Amino acid sequence: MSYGGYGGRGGRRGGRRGGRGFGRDGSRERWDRLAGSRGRGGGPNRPPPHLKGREIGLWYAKWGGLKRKENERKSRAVVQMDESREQHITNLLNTVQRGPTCPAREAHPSTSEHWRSTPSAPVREKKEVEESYFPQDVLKAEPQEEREEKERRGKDKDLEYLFQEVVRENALDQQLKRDLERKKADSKYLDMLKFREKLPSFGKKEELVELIRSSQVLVVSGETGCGKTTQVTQFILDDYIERGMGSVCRVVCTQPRRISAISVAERVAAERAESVGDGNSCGYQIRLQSRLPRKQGSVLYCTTGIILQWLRSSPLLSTISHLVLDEIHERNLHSDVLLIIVKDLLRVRQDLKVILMSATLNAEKFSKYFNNCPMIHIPGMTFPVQEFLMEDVLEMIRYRPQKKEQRPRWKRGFMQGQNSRPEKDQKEAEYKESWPCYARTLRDKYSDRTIDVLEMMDDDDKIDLDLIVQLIRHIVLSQEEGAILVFLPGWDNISGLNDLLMAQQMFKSDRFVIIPLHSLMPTVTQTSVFKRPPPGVRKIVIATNIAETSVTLLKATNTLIQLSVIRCYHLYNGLRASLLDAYQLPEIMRTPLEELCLQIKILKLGPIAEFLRKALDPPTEEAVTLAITHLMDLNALDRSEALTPLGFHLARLPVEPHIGKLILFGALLGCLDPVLTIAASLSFKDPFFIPMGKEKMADFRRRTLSRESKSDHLTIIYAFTGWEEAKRRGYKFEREFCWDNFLSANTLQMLHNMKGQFAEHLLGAGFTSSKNPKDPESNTNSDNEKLIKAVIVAGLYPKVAMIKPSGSKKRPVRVYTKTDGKVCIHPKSVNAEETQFNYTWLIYHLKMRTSSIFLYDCTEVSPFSLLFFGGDVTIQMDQDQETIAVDDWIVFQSPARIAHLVKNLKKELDSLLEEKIRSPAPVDWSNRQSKDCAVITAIIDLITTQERPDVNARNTEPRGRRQYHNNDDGGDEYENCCISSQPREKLRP
DNA sequence: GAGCACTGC
Repeated sequence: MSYGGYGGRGGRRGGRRGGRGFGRDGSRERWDRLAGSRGRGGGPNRPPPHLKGREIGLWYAKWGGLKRKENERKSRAVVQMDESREQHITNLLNTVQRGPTCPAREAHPSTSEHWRSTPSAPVREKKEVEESYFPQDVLKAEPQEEREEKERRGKDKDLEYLFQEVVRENALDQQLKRDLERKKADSKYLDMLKFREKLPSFGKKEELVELIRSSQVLVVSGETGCGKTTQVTQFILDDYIERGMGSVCRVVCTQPRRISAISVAERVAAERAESVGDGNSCGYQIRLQSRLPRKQGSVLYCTTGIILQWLRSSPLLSTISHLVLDEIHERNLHSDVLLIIVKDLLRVRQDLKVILMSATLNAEKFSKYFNNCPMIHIPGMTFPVQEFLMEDVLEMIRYRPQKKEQRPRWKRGFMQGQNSRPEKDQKEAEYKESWPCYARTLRDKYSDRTIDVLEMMDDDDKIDLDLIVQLIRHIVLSQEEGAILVFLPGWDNISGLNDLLMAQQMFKSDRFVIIPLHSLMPTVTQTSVFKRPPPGVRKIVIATNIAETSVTLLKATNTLIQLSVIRCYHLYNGLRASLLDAYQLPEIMRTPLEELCLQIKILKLGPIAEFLRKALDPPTEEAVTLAITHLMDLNALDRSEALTPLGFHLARLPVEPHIGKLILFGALLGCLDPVLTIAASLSFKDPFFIPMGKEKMADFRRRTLSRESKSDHLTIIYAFTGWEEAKRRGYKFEREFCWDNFLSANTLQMLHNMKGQFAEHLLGAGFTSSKNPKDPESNTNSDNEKLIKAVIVAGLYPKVAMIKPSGSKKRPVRVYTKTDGKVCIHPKSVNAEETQFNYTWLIYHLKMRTSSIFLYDCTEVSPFSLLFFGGDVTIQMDQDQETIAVDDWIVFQSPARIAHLVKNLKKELDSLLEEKIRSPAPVDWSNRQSKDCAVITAIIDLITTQERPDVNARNTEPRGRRQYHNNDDGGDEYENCCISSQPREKLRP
């Protein structure tokens, strides 16, 4: 086979002679050819004479479109296969299609149709999808389902606290009471009590307990530091114990972050003079990590996600007496979802007490949501903060911005229109309207000069780093001591300010430590940020909001030290401040909803749209419809919105659906370990640093690491395996490898842990037979990079972009997607500067709009991988050209004979994969006679051996690729491919 | 040729 892809190896595309890449010559050649054919056909190549002005422009635009189309048609890649393959696949299809192995096919002639419309797999699951939200008989007896689940997962550590028989025991009640009494004489407990008594919440103890007793739902508001998180749970527990009913008290308190669940639990345990967990009165549980308290008469702190997980096994949370939802003002996705569920749950579980804890500002909103339930406010301990606005800063330092080259006004307006969204424009209009009035109010307090500068600076949306330097100088010269923390929105601002400061003699001296802080910079892991500098040395931290949480921690640890007043300088004016949203838009309104929709289905919470409409701030109908459609396209939901077998598994994996699909296909196609590396990286972050001032070097190292794979995803695999290898050799080598390649060992370790979690899920679901990602059984094909790329297509499709030649020498390629038109490959990608691709299609995961639309990660993929692992395949004629297309958009030239062969083989693959997902089992690679193995092997063969556009293009033999087995790549291509899918033990050593 | 940051099962 051969491809006429640009930059490929020769090929069948007519008219192509010599030269590689998208050279200018090549494009002129095509242009001439087109012009020629037009001439012969008598078609117009000049606009008709009667057209005028604008019409001529339109005519050219239309003509340009036709020309481009024709160009595209002619340069389509060719899908072919050599005779021996063709014969082999024909035979194979004849065998398998006649064989009795797949009864499903008789009933459903079209496999892809079948794949979509079959009822959901585990029958148990489907049965209940349409059932009512909460079964009617729940109060009478524990549902059968729940009991079964309990038995099945009895040993599951995640559900240990949840599934607990709760019966009131007199003896236990008395014992708990005695224990508490005894504690009140314990000196450690008393010391802690002294501290607790100073907390504002402590003064409200009686009132709180009374309100909780008398109402089903209560909103507790108060700022950080008032002690509500640590005290309220204890008040509830101690009240029960003192009233002699401790055995029925089980308080669960949710936290938005893992770290806070642990630290709060530790704090509470310490206040009770106990250790955390160990069957004591207070414990915690987060994903895959817990220290559980005793079963009765206890408090458990957990992440919100844990409760959502529990709801799958116990929809009523029947063993929980008090549910405390903390920090709900943050409006996290999980807490908003839990609010909807809890609101419905309260109707069924009238014995359940719910306490909602929020910051003061929007407490009322939550009360309203819960039918105006009672509220209680706890006054806070606040730090004295002196705030300054931009006008104060300008007045203070008498700043005058340097004259800058002004972009013409029309150009600015034009650019704004390109990049901003309507709601933003509206805000801006609102601001402009209020400005004159605001400016007038300033006249009394500020000089004319300040007001002028204020207006002038506001016109420019760029951040004025000079102003910040001036302000820092001012602070340094006028204030005795104290660290300075500067928050800036982006990498380039941080880098820029750092450069500006370092350019000044004053800041170069050892009286200053300047620490730039950004998640992409290696400084993040350094402790210098938290260390107190030596006396006389001033610390200046320039950070993104990465430091916000850390600041909270710093504040918390410094409460005992006599702090001088914290000063805060806002570099925006008072009008802007008043228009800023007090709280950010709730996550549920700004985030893709696919994953949430799957959760709703697996929790059986009814029709998706109906459920989400009940939210405190519901997402838009469009967002919901979009997510549902997307899930249907992914075959995760069927047309009636029920979970398909695939959807069922995707819902259980702790990643978004595309990544979940990637993971499943990695397992099914025997390349688990590398695919899990990609999955972990895409769902967390890639492990690459970009140190300041070494951007070019970092790019270079990444490209070296990519080994010409034209793939960011494979680059991550190479980085990861390189790290593993180095780590095996010892700490020194690990450090060296990370340093040389600008890698974060912390991130790599996290990816490693995540891979373990994914592997456990796969084992639990039955797709693999080991929880070790490197299990040889699941990695028979892990050395096959082409197959890995195909698996990436299977996971990420339809996120596909097309590569086209641009005709320009500076940027020889352009990239387009179906919905956005022209997009850019992000400069961090190894493909950013690539000019010679083997194929004309890219698969990507993250696409974001910043200054343009960027593809942040991408992999070059071959036609066969798109045909077998992309969308629906159609065969059609395009004028005189026989084509095969994926979802009508990705079109290749292919003789009808071959196209039908491919389409039929894909059908077989679909039915096979569907079967595998319906009843998960590790693929038996040792039985080559089986239909499964034969079909998959044939496809792997096509992907591996029939798509090699340029053997010489890859002259670097990847290192570390032999970690699974040591097969020698000798012999003829076809044999070679069969070897790659053989079981391990049959391979030559 | 550019990059706000997180959180969770």
